[in-house]
Amino acid sequence: MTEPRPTIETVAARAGVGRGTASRVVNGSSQVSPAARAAVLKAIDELGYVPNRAARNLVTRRTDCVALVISEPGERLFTEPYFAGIVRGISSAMAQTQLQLWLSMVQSATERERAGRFLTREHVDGVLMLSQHADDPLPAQVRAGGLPLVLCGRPLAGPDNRPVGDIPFVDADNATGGRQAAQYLVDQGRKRVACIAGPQDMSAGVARLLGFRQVIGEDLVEYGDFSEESGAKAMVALLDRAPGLDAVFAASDPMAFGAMRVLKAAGRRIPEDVAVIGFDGSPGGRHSDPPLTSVFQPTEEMGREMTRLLLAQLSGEQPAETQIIVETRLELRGSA
Amino acid sequence: MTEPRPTIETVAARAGVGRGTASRVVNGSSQVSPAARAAVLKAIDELGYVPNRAARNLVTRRTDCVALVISEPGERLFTEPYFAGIVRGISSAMAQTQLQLWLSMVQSATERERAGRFLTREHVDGVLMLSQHADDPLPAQVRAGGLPLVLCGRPLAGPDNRPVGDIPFVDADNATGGRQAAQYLVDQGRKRVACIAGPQDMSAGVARLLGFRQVIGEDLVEYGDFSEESGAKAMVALLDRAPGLDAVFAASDPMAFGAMRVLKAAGRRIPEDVAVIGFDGSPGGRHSDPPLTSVFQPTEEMGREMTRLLLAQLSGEQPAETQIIVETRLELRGSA
DNA sequence: GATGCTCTTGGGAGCGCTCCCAGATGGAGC
DNA sequence: GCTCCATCTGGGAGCGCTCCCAAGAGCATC
Repeated sequence: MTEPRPTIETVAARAGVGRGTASRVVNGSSQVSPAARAAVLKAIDELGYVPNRAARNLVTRRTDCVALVISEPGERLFTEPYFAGIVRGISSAMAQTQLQLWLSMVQSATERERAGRFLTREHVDGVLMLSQHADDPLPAQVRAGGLPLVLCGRPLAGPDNRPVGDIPFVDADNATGGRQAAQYLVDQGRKRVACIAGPQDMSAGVARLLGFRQVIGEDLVEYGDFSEESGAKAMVALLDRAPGLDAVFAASDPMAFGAMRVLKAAGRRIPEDVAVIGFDGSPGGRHSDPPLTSVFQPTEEMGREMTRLLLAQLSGEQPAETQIIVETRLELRGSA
Repeated sequence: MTEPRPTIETVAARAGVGRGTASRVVNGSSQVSPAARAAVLKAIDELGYVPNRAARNLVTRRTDCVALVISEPGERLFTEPYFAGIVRGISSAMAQTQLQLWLSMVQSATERERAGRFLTREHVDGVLMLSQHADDPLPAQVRAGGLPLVLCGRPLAGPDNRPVGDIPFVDADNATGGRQAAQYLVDQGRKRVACIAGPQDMSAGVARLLGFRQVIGEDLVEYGDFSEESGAKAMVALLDRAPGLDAVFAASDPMAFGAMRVLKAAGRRIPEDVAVIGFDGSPGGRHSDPPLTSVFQPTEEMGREMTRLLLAQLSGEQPAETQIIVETRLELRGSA
């Protein structure tokens, strides 16, 4: 129906030059006379020429595509502002480049298998991965394929708990974040400070608890999976163990919301009876009752840094740094 | 460094068949003898063969890629759960197919220009677009290029306000949603019901207000841009115009949050003095003070439906339906 | 044994591009 | 006049794949 798209040969013919010269103009080579360049550019404009990506990829052996793999089961995906912020950061950094972003959400084991097979040099030039579970085989697999890779979140360990090695990554300073929260609670005169820790197969879960423990000696800790429901459950257990607790640090905002719900149901006032601090600094926390004090992590910046690390790998230069830790800060709102 | 990846020629040689036969096996043609098929599959497995996408695309003139274009300036992007839900729906539907998803966020005019040039048949097979501003030229541009396109949100009009035509789209039943909110408020005995409407260059903004007006005669309407700040500002204006109002319907959750903030600051109790209803049913509303009653729209379902419409276009079949309207429902939580 | 059919097969052609080499051009230097 | 060099140019080769054609193999029928 539509007439065939012009090829570079068409452009060359119209400009009255050879295919080689036309190609040089398209790719910005300096070895072209001004007259030839002008003629080619004019022809490109008149014909509305767009280079065929497939043909180019075939010969250059690059795809100019980067995959963003979010390897995370189920609902957490995107319901937490954490993911959204990182995607935004990556996307805005990527907009500066010629690279295109592939989005791949891996939720089930079958999808992971499929993703593993597709994440090859045949398809993408590099991979950005959000996967923080220690038992996820995907990072090692990508790495084994020789593909440039940047993780979000310090890799805890590979399959069989062997360390993954020197994979570049970007992470928030989770330990310091945990410390900030704990220290603030102590400074406020809280005496019995509990912690709802995250899953211990994720470095974020481990590090936030570690920071907390550097400040708080007492071992009033229950574990959740970062979800609101798990936070509520942990809070019930904590109240059972220590009805007199006067502060809780939850390793994620949703868990903090769950905890607040349980605390209110148990008749505790927040923050008068029990102070609550979350982790994420999510916008939703601004409207909670009371507004949630939380450790903010700069997700957008993390996304941009991930992109930067990947671009460095792609350009082949020996990167000065392969690990980037961004700072967290306590955002006071009202629950503590 | 790494040895060259096997090509289909390598596979054919190892299997002791011709290139054609190997290709037929890879592409699942039935015209292959069981023996040949087995030999080829064995060779593929042993060599770890992965077809070169670029080479295949070059000859088939398809890319097996679909772009998800989010054409929306600034912060709204992804901070609203609306986007996240749709992306999740699209992604999960796409996982069932061979298609890959490109994510393209278009925030500035320059990015839009760039996107317009890249959204050609050379690069993607189809486009899913989240763009609800009437003056966005991108949909028409994509359509003019002959690319299959599905919008999220009923297109209001093209550039120069001419109708965009029969572009397939998926949308929530915004008018009914507005009606549901207004009717509920009336049923609850509210007498002076105000509305914080969305921008009138977006069909969602228009339709939600339309539904509201089908129930509420009084014209107590202020306009915002769906953001929290604009909601707060509109609420100030409404209180100024009608201090005695006893209910507000805001056309987005963030605007409702902004309104609640202003109402509380003005000493109004929610919902006793003033009932508030938002639009989105965002999870964040569950934790607000009080929890926000809101018109829920099934974003994930919308994403899945968009994918379905696009797949239908790609398969070339004459679609029975090109417009899908999904139902909204009022989610009662506490603010009304 | 010749004929005609179906099923299966191998490999040539060509997709649109970049890479690279050889050649053309023109000016500087002797 | 000649040589030498730098600059620019055209087009052959080939990337890995699918499409398609012609031909081979196997079998039933006359």
